[in-house]
Amino acid sequence: MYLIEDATPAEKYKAILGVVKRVPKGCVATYSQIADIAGLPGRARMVGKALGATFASSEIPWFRVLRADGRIAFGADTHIGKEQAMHLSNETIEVKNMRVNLKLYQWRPESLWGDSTD
DNA sequence: AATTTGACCCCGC
DNA sequence: CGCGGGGCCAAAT
Repeated sequence: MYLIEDATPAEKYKAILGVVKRVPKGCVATYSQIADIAGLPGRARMVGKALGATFASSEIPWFRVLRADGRIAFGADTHIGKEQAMHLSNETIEVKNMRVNLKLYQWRPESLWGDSTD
C-alpha cells in the first residue's frame, strides 16, 4: 500500500496543494487541517512550505488557508496580508482585524465529518 | 555535514 | 492574551 509518508518531498507538496485546491469558495481551512487531510498529520509547516513554493499560482486558492486561530498568517501591514484579506472579503468571508471566524467559515469535508444533520 | 529558518501547532502557565 | 518549550521536516545557509 502506498503511504504518502514515504513519498518524496515533491510528492508530498503535490498532495498538499491538491487538498488546498479542494477548499470551496466561501470557505477557509487551517494549515493543520490541510496537512491532516493530505495524510500528513502534524506537518502544518510543510503546508506553508508548499504554498510558498507555488506562491500566487492562479490554480491554487492559497488565500483560503489560515492559521489555527483563524488569523491570516501575514501582518496587517504587509502587502500580501492585505491581498489575502481582500480575496476573502470578495468571497463574502468576513475578515475582522486579520481574523476569520472559523466557526462560521471553516471547510467541513464530508469524507471526514460524515453526514451529521447538525 | 551541521545549523538555522520557516505562509505552523499544541501544551502548560 | 502572552511566553516558553517541544514537535515537525524540507530547504537554505
